Amino acid sequence: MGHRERLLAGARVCLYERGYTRTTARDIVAASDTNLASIGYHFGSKEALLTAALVQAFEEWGVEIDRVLRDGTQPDLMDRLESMWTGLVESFGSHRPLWVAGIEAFALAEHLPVLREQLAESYSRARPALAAFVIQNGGENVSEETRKAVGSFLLALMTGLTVQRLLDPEAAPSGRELAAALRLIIGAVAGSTDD
Amino acid sequence: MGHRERLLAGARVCLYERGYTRTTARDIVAASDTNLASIGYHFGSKEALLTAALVQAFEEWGVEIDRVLRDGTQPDLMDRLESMWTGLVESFGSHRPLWVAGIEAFALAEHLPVLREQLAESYSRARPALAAFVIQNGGENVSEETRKAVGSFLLALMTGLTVQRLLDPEAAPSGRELAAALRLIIGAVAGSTDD
DNA sequence: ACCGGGTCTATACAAGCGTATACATCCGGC
DNA sequence: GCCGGATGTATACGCTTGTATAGACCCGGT
Repeated sequence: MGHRERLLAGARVCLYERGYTRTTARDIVAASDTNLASIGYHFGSKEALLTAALVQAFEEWGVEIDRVLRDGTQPDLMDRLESMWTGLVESFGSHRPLWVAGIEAFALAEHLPVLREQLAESYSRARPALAAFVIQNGGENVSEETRKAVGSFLLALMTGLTVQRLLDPEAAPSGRELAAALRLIIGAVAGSTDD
Repeated sequence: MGHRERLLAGARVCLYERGYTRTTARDIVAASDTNLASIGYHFGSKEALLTAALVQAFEEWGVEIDRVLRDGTQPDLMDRLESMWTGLVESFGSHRPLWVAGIEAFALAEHLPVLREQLAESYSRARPALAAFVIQNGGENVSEETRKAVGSFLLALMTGLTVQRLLDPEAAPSGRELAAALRLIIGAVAGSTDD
């Protein structure tokens, strides 16, 4: 394995352990068993290396999400949603650094246009995938816009769930609780329009 | 106005313009028309000053959210939700730096326990407020747990919406679209359980 | 055998960082 | 009028940072 790969791997380790902004060039060197100069040689700058590593991490994050989504095969939509949310919570437990890195990436995006485009594109791909989760079949008459909106809705829920898990795992909702909340909201909407 | 206040104000400006991690002690001094030494004198360290400023910013963020929530007075729940989401989108447009700082705070929380507690507490206060938005009256028989879950649900939606706005304002959903998505999901749940 | 491009590495450098020091200034109490 | 604590400030220190440099090494082609 050349130093290029070793650097990328080391950078990802640092990303998970220390976060983007806290990692120094020397941290990466220590984690990858290489040397300072190889960063410049292979990537031009520490920033470029770290961004490449973050993009890699984000792709891995996408794979993880796909994995979670594939588990939801229940015929009943409500059950499917609940198991998806539960799956997310479990994934967050077992792959915490990955999710944390994802959140840090959101903040970094504001000042790193390259990264922002990457993330925006990932989100654009995620929306239809999530929408399909709800509109499984028989939804041919659903407009493209509504489809996108459903994807956005579930995506937002997912991101927000992640943040709550990050800040306070005790207070953050479980998949079951989110499902209960949705059920209550559905009931409340029905009740409200009836009155 | 003493230098203590000037430093806090300057630090907040930097927080909005440059972000937490990119701001240097000298940036704050330049933005507050003070001097390097005053940071140490009044706050002990740059980190302490910046954290204090971030906490202040987050409180302001809470005030902004309250403002948005107070606007939703429609009797119909669906209308109320839609206007709330539209309000959030508008607020994000006019107070973007504030929201961006909020997101950066999430990422920072992972490595700054003090900040994390602060944010976790803000979230804990936000949940009942948001839940009350849905369960306006007649919800006396709703369990405390479900109430919290509804708050978590709406909070997650809000956070996720913010992130999408940050990454890609074009692709991010509008309040109207979110409402449409919820309507579709409600319909789909009904259809699914019927089949 | 040797050339040459690709790769690796020890080291030096300048810039920027946060903070401590030592001194100036202010201002109310006496 | 002056003392003393609180506040403000110029400056320098030690350190860490990212990157550039200059040369060593490896290895297939000729």
